[in-house]
Amino acid sequence: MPRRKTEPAAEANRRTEVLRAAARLFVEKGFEATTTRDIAEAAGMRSGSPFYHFRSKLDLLKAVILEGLAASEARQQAAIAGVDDPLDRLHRLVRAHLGSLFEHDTNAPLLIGETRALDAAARRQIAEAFDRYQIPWQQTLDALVAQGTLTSAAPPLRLWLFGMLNWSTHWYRPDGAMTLDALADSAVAMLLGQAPG
Amino acid sequence: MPRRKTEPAAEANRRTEVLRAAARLFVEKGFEATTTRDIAEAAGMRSGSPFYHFRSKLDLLKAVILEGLAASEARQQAAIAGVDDPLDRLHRLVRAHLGSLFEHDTNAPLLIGETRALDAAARRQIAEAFDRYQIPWQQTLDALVAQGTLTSAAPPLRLWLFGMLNWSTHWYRPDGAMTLDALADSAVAMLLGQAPG
DNA sequence: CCTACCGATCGGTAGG
DNA sequence: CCTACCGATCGGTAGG
Repeated sequence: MPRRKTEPAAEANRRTEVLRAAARLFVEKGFEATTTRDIAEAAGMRSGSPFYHFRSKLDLLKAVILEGLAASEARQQAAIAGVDDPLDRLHRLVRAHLGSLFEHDTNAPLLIGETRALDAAARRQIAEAFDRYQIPWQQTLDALVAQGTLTSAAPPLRLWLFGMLNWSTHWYRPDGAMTLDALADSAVAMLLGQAPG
Repeated sequence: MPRRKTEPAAEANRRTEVLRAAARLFVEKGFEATTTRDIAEAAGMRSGSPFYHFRSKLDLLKAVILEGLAASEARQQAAIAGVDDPLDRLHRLVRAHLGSLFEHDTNAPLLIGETRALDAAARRQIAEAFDRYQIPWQQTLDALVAQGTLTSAAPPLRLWLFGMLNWSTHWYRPDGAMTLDALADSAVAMLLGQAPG
């Protein structure tokens, strides 16, 4: 077997570095305002090198979103594994989602707005991935209706929840007085209507 | 008194046309992806002409957001004038906000994400305007606590509400089965926790 | 993954 | 508000 110039593992690492740099910059400055040169520099490469790993800037955006979302799904599954109580599950789903938003490893939800730039096929693929991500949410909301904690779990409820959490990136500061746990508590209280008792 | 080449009223109209074209394009394609040439064309002008009305593309963005927000405030005031019942007021505030989002005349909230591009002074000015816009919301939420309809109206509650409404631009389609009135009803039900009775 | 480079486009301006 | 234009930057590529 012929030796390769670069080890496959090392090559994968470099790809991941480009991906992570792109994710951070897309979130900070937006997709259009980020240049492929910014990304190359942040990954410690020359300006043309990102194109060795990704066909185009759009391909890079698509990968950032889909792979970020896959990481969020993994975090979500780990958070609810073996948890049966619906209210407990809801709380863990909310906390896991806020973790994905603010704990930096996976920030796919922050980039939903940037999918504008992608073609219809890529947008559809991303929309489907987000739908799958929300399946456990809908199941949990349905369970809360079944036990009488909520009156209705029609689909808009899930979307209201998803939206209020995602929008928190515009006002919540992780380094402020409110912890992520407290933020999750607040969000759940909002959903339950803070009914006395 | 010397005659002017162009009437002041006509000149103001042209400025408004540029502003409206820019607002629509910024929302559709995003600030960075919209070129000043796109805006000029949409306003029926040559490529350099928008700069007769606005110093720079950034100035145009700032004006779109601040003037759009002023229009939203006017709509809000008209919606709640003379309405005292807190729940009725809340419902009208929500409906007015959804109207500003989807009924196309004023779309400032959609552009919050684009303020990244502006300098700190402009961002602060816009943030203050959004704070003022939400004052009636906080007052109404406090009144709902006073009458026992809500348990707490700590500031995050207002921000959750603002966020869930704004995020609806990512999923709600005005031409679908759900009317804007039904959407407002759903949002209010979400806030109140759909408590039975 | 780097060097060297290209064609296209962009925000903005001078002068009328 | 138009004409004509500029300097800078950008995504992407050939060839190694």
